[in-house]
Amino acid sequence: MDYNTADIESRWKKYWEENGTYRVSDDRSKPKYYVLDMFPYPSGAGLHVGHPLGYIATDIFSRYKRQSGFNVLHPMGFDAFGLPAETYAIQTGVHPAKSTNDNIEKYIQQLSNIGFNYDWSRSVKTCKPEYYKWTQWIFTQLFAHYYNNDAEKAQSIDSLVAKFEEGGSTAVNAATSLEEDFTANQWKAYSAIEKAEALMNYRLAYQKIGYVNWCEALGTVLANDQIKDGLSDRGGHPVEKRAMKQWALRITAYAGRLLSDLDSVDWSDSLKAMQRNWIGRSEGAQVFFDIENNDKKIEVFTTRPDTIFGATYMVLAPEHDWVEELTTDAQKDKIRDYISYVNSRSEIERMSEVKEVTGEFTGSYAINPFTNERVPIWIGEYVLKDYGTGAIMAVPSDDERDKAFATKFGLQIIDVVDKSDYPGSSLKDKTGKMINSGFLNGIEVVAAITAAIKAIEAKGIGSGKINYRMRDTNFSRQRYWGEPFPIRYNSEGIAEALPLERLPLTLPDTDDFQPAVGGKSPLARNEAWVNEEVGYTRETDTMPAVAGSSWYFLRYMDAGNPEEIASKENLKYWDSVDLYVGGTEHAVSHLLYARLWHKFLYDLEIVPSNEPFKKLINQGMIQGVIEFVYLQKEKGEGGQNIFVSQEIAESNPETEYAMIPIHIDFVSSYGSPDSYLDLEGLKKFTEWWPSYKGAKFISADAEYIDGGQDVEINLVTKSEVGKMSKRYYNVVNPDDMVEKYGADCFRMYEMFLGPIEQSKPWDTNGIDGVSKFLRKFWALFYTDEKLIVNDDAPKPEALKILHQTIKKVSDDIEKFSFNTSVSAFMVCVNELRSQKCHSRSILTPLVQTLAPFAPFISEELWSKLGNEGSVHHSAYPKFEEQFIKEDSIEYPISVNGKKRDAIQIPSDATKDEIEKIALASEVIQKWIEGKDVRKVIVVPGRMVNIVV
RNA sequence: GCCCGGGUGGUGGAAUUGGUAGACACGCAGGACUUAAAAUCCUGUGGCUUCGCGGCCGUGCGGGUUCGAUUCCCGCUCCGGGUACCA
Repeated sequence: MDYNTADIESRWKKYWEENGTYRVSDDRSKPKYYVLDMFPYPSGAGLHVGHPLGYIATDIFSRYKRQSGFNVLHPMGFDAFGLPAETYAIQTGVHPAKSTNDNIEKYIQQLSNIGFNYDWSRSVKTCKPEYYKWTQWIFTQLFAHYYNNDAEKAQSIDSLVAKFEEGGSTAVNAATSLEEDFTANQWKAYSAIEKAEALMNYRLAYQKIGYVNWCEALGTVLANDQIKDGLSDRGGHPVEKRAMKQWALRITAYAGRLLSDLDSVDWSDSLKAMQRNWIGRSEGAQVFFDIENNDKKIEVFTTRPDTIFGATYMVLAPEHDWVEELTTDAQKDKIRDYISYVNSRSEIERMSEVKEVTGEFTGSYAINPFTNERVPIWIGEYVLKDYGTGAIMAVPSDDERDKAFATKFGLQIIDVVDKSDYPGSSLKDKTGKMINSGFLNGIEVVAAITAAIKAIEAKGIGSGKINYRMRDTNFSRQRYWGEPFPIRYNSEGIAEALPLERLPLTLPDTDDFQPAVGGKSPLARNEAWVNEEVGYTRETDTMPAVAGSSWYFLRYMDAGNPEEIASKENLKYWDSVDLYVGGTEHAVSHLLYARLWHKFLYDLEIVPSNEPFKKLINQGMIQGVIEFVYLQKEKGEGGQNIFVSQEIAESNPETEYAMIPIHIDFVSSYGSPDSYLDLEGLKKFTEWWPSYKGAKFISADAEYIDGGQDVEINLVTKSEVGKMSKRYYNVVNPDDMVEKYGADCFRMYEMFLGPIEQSKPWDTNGIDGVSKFLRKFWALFYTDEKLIVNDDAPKPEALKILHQTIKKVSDDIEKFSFNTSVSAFMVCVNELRSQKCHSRSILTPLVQTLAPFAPFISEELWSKLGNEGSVHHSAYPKFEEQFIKEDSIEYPISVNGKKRDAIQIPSDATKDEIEKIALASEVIQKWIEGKDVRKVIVVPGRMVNIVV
């Protein structure tokens, strides 16, 4: 029988489907294991070979766990709401629901070709009303809760109202955006609208008017993490600041827990670092500065309260609320000019020209509480409205930016830290002794910080404070293709959440997807939908894509449940994700939101665990190779296109060239520095791109005119590593790989490429090695159509290599090191071939061991060995001890660190015995003859070193 | 600037975390089979040196600890990722 991959794959795919082989039961008698992939956004382009990398790894892992006796949940779903489908709808008129569904079908097809063991009956699509019903419900719960800082958890708004009635806003220590406190009596006197507004400052999902990142081209607002270098992450459109009323999530309430609980999860250091960085905790103090001739006090945050004696001026952000009030008549014009200058600058300009110092004096003064000196109040771009309090005390002697500012505007500088004891330390280092600082003089910086905070608290002008960089995130999008907010406004304009029985609030069907100008969602134009409920109007914004992906992993636990997110029993049994695999591009937004939602649901006692993902592995990206040819910009006679070899283009810097990406299939040894187009390649190229017919190609030693006489020519192309994308003609489709080499080969090759975590360009060149391996493996069972497996007793050498392989592979799987396990299989098969071993008792466990990696060939051979059904027994229990122990081990023997020989020592020998055998052996005697043995170092199982 | 990674043959990458560096694979070279090619199989393949046995050098660079360092420590350097007027 031949090794025919297409035949084997189609039969076994059918078998799995008919027998529900990968159906997952909620069988609570078995230990559970939850393996999760980050679900994809189903784009129209389909999968390329980079996408399945992580999926293959999790598939191997979950098959391994299942074979080892675990009840494994390994689901797949689709992140189906999002901008691309809507953009596509605007361009083509195809409803996003339709294009999304078509894409999903295509994805499922492609995924099942690779032989994944997903239980599709548990699949989720975030755009389905049955799913987003619960996304909306969680939102209503966020709306109905606030964060109690004392209890360190979310509590109901009703309980908050009770506290207000008792003691006003000061009776509660909560995460809030409330600016002015109120008493119980004031609360009671509030109108319904005033109460609603006050409560809005506490809700975990709340509305606020704030500066948002508006992208006119996309017709929506963007979160900070959707903006790169002042341009939208998607599409690269300009983004401007705009004041709008938007929904937001009070993620800052959870900042402390999101930070400290990172210690309890098994994620990579770099990923944790990215989250820590994003949360951005800094310790310091808040201090209030009196303003001359004004009752207000300017609040600042500083990490260096010790330097307060050197605070010689203050700076407010240009957008600070008090700028107008603090500006004196004499300065009015200048301040107005400055603010209009700031507003005229785009985000990109503000970010790229950070070195330029700008600012303006308001004319007002504050009082330094320690020196009692008048300090001028300035405004300046370098102070950000969104960080800290939007105002700083400037200490030009100890902060580089303050120093640059003070130097430019001639402001006073007082040295407060003597760093002479710490040569080479920078201003940022918290080192040195305090000087010119009254009671702090002579104290080291670190101690001075504590002392200063104490003094500040004693004076009643501030307190120690922890500040976070992270902001509350904007949660509104003015788009069609997202979850509608389950919110309605009553006749007074007060927002109310829809109760569960009114959910899901479904998207109206429409063919109008045009983004609105002026910040209104397309839904707002649908008046029938907006006013459907008598006496109410509906919220017309929709949620961002991150909403649906913040809790999808819970839905897999009980995907069809119409009554709850998932049943209590299932939530308890499946608990949380044991292993999560996905790319770093979600390091911040998705993973932070998912943790936030999970912690919130934990507070509500809906989920039993505090963190959603116990272990997380970031798979690297598989990149593409981009091949360029150089097209001379100046055309030849009669408009002839002229292409030149790379070395010609590079040695003629005065000539201008365009770099044309070219289909990688035409290029010989693509991806290497000396990739080239030969004559055949050039012909294919002009055929495929007819507008270059008749072009002239010039290499270092030859010229060829398309359509003319054949000449031997190698036109060197330029290779780069970059994205796999249609526009670079370098997309490698997994379907093609599966068709050509088989799914097993494709799977094993992707694993063989290198560590999962590493990014690397796709290179098909090595795939033959894996293909050969699989054929060799097959050849252990079949020669010339004949099954050659025998029932001979296994030889000890065969047992040894088998059990070494089982041990190596299972250790490697646990370590998520699949490239080395593939190698181990290769070693094993090579060894069994040279031993001519066809023993059933060796091959049976070997098939079981290979099954997670190459399920199709394993299923086929498993049944050919006479077994029923799918591979199900475990080959993974550790047999190796009983076989390997009986053997002797070859010990290398070194003298003074130099390897001299090797001898056989029984593997169960003790350290002393090893030493005796080594010293007594003849081969070693000749090296140590006549010398004193000073020391013998024995590493059991490894080596012996003799020092003479 | 700051925070994470990383630097090993022609290439992708191993090395049980201090114990024979280069497993496995690609590529390359030689050979077998073949009329020939493909496929397959065998042999070799870090560098220098030697007819050969062997010897010397070798994990980005410079030092250190150790009987022994790709691994640990100190100082550089280059590459990749993240992030930034963050007070």
